Amino acid sequence: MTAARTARGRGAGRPTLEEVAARAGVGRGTVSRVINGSPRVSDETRAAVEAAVAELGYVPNRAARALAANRTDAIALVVPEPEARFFAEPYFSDIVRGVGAALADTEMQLLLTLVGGDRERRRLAQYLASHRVDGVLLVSVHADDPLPELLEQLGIPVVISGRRREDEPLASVDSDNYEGARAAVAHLVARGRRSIATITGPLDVYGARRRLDGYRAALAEAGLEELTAHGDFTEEGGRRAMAELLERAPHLDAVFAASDVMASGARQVLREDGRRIPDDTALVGFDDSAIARHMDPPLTSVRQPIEEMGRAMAELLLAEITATEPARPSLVLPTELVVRASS
Amino acid sequence: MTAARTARGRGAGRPTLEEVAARAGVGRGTVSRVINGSPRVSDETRAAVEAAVAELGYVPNRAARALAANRTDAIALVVPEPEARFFAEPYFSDIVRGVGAALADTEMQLLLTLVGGDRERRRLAQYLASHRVDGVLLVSVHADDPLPELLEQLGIPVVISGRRREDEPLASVDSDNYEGARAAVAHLVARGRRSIATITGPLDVYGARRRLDGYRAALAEAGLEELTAHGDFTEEGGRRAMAELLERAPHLDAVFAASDVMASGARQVLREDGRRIPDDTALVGFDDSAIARHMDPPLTSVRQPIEEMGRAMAELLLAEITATEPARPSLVLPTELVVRASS
DNA sequence: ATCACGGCTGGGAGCGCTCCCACACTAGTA
DNA sequence: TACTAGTGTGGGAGCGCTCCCAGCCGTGAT
Repeated sequence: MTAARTARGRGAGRPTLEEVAARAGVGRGTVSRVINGSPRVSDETRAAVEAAVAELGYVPNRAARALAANRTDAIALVVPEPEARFFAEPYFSDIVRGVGAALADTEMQLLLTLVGGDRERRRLAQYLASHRVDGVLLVSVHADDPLPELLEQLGIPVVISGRRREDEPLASVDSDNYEGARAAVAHLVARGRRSIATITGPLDVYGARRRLDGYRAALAEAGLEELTAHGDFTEEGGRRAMAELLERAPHLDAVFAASDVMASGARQVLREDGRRIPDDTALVGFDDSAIARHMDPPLTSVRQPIEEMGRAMAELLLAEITATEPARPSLVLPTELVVRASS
Repeated sequence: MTAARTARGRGAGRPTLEEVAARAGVGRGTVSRVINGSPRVSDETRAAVEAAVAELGYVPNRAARALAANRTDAIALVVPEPEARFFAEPYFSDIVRGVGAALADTEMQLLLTLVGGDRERRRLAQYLASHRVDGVLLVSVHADDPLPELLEQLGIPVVISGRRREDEPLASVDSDNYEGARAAVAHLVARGRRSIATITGPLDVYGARRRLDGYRAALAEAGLEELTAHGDFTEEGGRRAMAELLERAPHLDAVFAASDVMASGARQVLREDGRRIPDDTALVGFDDSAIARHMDPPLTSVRQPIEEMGRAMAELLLAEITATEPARPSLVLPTELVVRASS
């Protein structure tokens, strides 16, 4: 009468290592070796254990393993809440999908950690340390964020999305904002546009600055003059910047907005001004979001390989976790110009 | 020389219960009682323990707790991968945000589980059982999905998003698809439209059927005749259905699409046919997604309180986990008509 | 003064693993 | 023949908690 095993309740009736060992007629250590793929087991023993595992439907208890081995086989994806709202679409779900794909063939599980206000942010490092996750994926990190360095000091492997500056010291995955912007503007040049303006993102964000650099490089190549207005990645910001540009340079014949959302704002102002897109003014965005695809006319935009970035982040993190020597590579993934009717 | 404590490495140097007990001059059991908020501790002892906890920066080790208490303080959010791609926007991130908000003041942590193909889906129940999560949140469950019942049998609390049928046996959170559709069509009637068509979703999805029911109810109230074409929640499906409707009933003056994406497809066909929106044909969607906000003209749409649904799901699950008696309530949250220029 | 009965408390046992040491046993070397 | 080295294996110890039982003390009833 194994009452404890047959009783109702969570985890009830699940076989343990010990039971597998008894069934296979071997010791606990041997089963553990088989489960963990140690080579120091004879083929017959291995087969016997594997049969017992299959018969009993044994699955290791993660908590016990975590406690004994001092590793959790879990990584945390930390998403700062206020920013999440911004690029929730499609950024977030794509990152998650990429991370999930990279983890699919792994024992690693994904912990989602939404960080709200400053108070929670301050507790976060301790929180992560207590949960003893094996590594942390950090998205949307600000240039002055102390969190990455804090985690470093705690000895927790970290990978961040988007570099914070040129010489990012931490492992990071970024998209080629510079080249994406350059290609977009070169495309406008190739279409015969000669007065090409840009609406920038907030320039304290490294990626936004790189997009501006790319814009400038393309103009320099073509020997054209730059025309810049500052936005903040919001639709209203795009509207304001576009209005300012029309005031300053009514002759402009193309606009490169550093985000689709800003492009959408710009489009409204262009329409209100009676300008046809692309006939009078060509428009190009950045992100290749749902907005771009459904805009009227559909918006030419720079696609970032977000899902691949998520995948790469996870792979980098897994490498960092298993590695003895920290490597901290900075990966930059190529962007792709998706040409649609707006240019 | 507590070498083990001061050594580098994950989890190194973190104080244990025992150390807190020693510092506070009490026993292990007492510290555990304080940590877990047991009332059977005197005020002085409690204060002493809390001081020791603060001084040492003690945080309980989750793995040890999970092993000893046979609960993980974690719930899993299970997202079927193929479907995820569909309603990734904005559904997924909003659900996550809501769930995160509900869990913020809790010790519960959120495990994200992406399920890919059928093979992985089959392993999922065992997987979840082995991870010994305290509960499972299931989004996008098909009517014939065996997973919910499987989890039930394993004694794992489950909450699903969206009922699979009228008398959903499991705990569920749904939005009021019927009333949302009814309100949208009533709005068109109030605007003086008399020939109102609908583009339905796939009718094996309960929510899509309810939207059709709501459409019919509103028409019946107004004494109007129905005009139905079937879609599949895709843009192309919306286009096809719209073309079919124009063929069958060129005189129609309004269309209620059961999703924004289908409305976007319909809009293209209406434009190609030379019809102005809303002058000739009013258009209403469902979901209030980014597409609706950025459509030209902006699309009137039915907003589902997705974030609140996520929050409600988490709260229901927490209740189910702590409850002794299973309750399995079906919660239906109200929708809201967001009127924009398209109607 | 004696007993019963609560409120607090300490600490043993044990959760299911991994780690590692010790021990067989085999085969090769002197 | 003895000794070494290598392979495979069993099982003790211990990870850091929770659970629970026994024991302490003080109080009020007998």
